[in-house]
Amino acid sequence: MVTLRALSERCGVSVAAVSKALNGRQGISAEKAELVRRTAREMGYYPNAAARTLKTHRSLNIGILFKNVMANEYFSAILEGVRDAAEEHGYDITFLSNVPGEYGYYQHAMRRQCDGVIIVSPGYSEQEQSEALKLAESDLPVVSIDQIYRNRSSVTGDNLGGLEEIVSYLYGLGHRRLAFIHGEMGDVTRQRLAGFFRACRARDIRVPDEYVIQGQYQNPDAAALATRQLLRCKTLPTCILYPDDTACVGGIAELADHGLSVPEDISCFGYDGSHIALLTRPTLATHDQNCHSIGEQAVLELISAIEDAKCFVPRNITVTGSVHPGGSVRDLAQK
Amino acid sequence: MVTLRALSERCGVSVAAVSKALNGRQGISAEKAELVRRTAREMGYYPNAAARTLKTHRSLNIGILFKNVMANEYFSAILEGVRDAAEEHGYDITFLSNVPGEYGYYQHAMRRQCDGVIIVSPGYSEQEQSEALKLAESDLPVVSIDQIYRNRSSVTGDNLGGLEEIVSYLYGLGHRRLAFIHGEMGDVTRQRLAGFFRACRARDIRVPDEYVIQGQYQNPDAAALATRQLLRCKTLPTCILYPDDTACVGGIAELADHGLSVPEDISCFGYDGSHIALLTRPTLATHDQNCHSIGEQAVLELISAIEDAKCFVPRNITVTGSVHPGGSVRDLAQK
DNA sequence: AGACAAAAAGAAAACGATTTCTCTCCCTTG
DNA sequence: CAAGGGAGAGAAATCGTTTTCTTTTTGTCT
Repeated sequence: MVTLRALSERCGVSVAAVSKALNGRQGISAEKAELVRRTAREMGYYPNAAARTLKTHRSLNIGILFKNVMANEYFSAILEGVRDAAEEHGYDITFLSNVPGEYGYYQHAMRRQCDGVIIVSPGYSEQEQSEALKLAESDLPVVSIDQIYRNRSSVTGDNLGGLEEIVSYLYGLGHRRLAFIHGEMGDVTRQRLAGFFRACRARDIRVPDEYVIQGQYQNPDAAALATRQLLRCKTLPTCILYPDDTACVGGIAELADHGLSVPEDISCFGYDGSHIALLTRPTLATHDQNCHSIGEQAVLELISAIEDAKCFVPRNITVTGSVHPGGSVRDLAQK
Repeated sequence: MVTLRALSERCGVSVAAVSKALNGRQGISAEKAELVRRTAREMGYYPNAAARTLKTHRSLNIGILFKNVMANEYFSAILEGVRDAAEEHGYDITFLSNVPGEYGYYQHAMRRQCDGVIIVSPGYSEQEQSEALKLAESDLPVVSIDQIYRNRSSVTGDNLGGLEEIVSYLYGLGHRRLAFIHGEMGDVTRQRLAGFFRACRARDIRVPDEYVIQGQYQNPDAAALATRQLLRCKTLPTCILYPDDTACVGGIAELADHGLSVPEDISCFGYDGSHIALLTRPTLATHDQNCHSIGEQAVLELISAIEDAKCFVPRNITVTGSVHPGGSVRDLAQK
C-alpha cells in the first residue's frame, strides 16, 4: 500500500508537505506540490478513507434507511437518484440496518461514522419506526423522503398537486364522473385525497361517496376488489383513478372480466409512471413522480445540512411530477 | 463519543483490557469482562469502524459493481439478495464508481478498504469493462455474477438448464414447433441457445433457422420487430420463447396487432419471473431465475474467499430456477 | 513454604492520515 | 541596513482501535 510516508520519502519532503500538496492546502511551493502530485499518480497512491475519517471525523458516507423490496420500482428509482447524486458529490452510501437487541439504525450510522442519513422507508414494524425516530431525533443531519420529522428537511412527491393535475387533465378530456380508488391511509394518501377533492370542487364536479374507495398500494387484487365494488353503482364513473400503475393493471383486468373494455367503456388512470405503464395494451395514462429527482434532491439537501451546518434551516421540498397521457383514457370531448 | 478510553477510565481498567473484553479475547478475567460489557451498554458505546479498519486492515465492507438501471427487476432482486446476505453476516456494501481520469473501480475499492468485491454488472462501455477487468485481476477477493473471470468464482443463473426445462415443459404440453427470440449475444445468450438446441435435439424437435431470431433484452419494441419477422414464416410456431418478460409483453402486443390471440392462436413464454408476468392478462408463463438467491450465493462465496483465503479455491456456482406456468401457454395435449 | 507455570493486567507502539505550531528563510519597507 | 512580515518546510501530536510484550498476580504442586 502506498502511504503518505512512502510518498514523502520518495520525494524527499515531509509527510506534512505531502498531505498539503495532495489536498491543495497552502504552505507548500507550487513546484514541490506538483512533484508530489506527479509522484502520487506514478506510484498509484489513493488516500486511506479509514485513516482520514478517523482524524477528520468526516467519512464522506451517507447512511440510508431503505427497508423495502427493491423490486418496487418507485423506491428503486429513488434509490438510484440517491446513489447517482451521492456519487457525483463524492459520497458513498451505506444501507443502515437494525438488529433488535444488538444495535439500531443510529448505532449503525455512528459506527460507520456516517456524515448524515436519508430516511427513505424505515420499515413497517413498530420497532423499526421507533428506531427511525431515534435517528430523526439524534444529532446527525437527517433528511427524510415521503414523511416528515420534527425539525428535519423532507422531500416528497407532489401528491396534492399531482392529483389536481390529473383531475384537470381528465376534465379537459370531458370527464365529469371521476372515481378514486386510493391506497392505505397515511400522509401520502391524505394529500392525494385533498388534491382530488380540491380540484373537483374547483370544477364543480360532484363526487358521490361511493366513488371513493380504499384499496391498497401496489396490490392488483385489492384494486380488483375495489373495482368490483365500484361496478355496483347505478351510474358508472367515466374514469377510475388508481393508487398506482400496478393497481391500475389489476383494475383493468377486473373490468375486462365484467365485459367492460378500456378505454371504450370506461377510462383508467394510474400513478407512478412505471415501466409497466408503457408495456400494457392499452398503455396506461399515469402520473410520473420524478423519483430520480426526489432521490437527488434529498442528497443535495442532506449535503447542505452537512456542509453548511451553521446556516442550515430545515424545509419541506416538494418535487413536482407530470401527467403522462396513455391509451387507457378516452377523449370524451373529441366526438 | 464514547471511546475505549472513556470506558477504561470509568471501569478503572486499562484500554487494552477493555478491548479484550469487548472482543471476547482472552487475557482478562470473566468478572472484569462482564463489568466492561455492562458499562459499554450503559454508556451507549459502539466501536469506531474507521479506527478499527485502520488498525486491522479489515473493513467489513463489500464493494459492489452495479452499473445498472435499478428499475430492472432482475438486477434489483440480485442487489437485494446481496444486501440481505451481507447484512446478515455483518458486512456493509459500497457501490463502486468509476470516474474516468480521476479514479477507477479498483481505486475506489481500495480507498474504502473493501474486503472484497462483487461484480454484478460492470457497465457497457469499453472503459468500464476494462476497469472491471483490472479489478478482477487485482489482489482483492472478487466474485462475479453472470460472467466469468479467470481464476475467480462466479455465480450465474442456470441459463442452460433453464431453457432445457422450458422446452421440456412445453413438450409435455404438446408443443412441437418452438421459436426462440433471444437477446444480444454474450455468455448468457449462448448458454440459453445451447440449452434450447440441446433439449430440442433430445426430443427430435426440428428447429428451422428462421425460428431463431435475435432480439434484445428488456426491449419490447425489439421483441415486436422480431415477432413480426417470425410471422412471415409459412408455418407458424406453436410457441415463441422470449428473452425476458418485458420482451414477451411486447411480443404479445405485436401478435394482437396481427389478429393473433394468446394463447388460443399461439403460445408465448417469458423469462425472469418478474412481477409483470403476474399482472398481464393472460398471465405470462415464465422462468423464475431465483435472483435473490444468486445475490446471496455471491456474498457467501465472497465471504469465504475473504475469511478462508488460504484454502479458498474458485468455482462456478449455478443457481437453478424454475418454470412458472402461466396463461400465455396453451395446453395442446388436452383436447 | 518455595518454586514455577499460567493467567491477568497494562504500557506502548502501531495503523495512515491531518493539523497545529515552530523554525527558517527571504523579501519588503522605512 | 535593521526590522518586520510572510511564505515554506517539517516535527510532532492526535484520532480510536488492536496487539505485542512486559510485568504483576494468582494458583498449583512438591
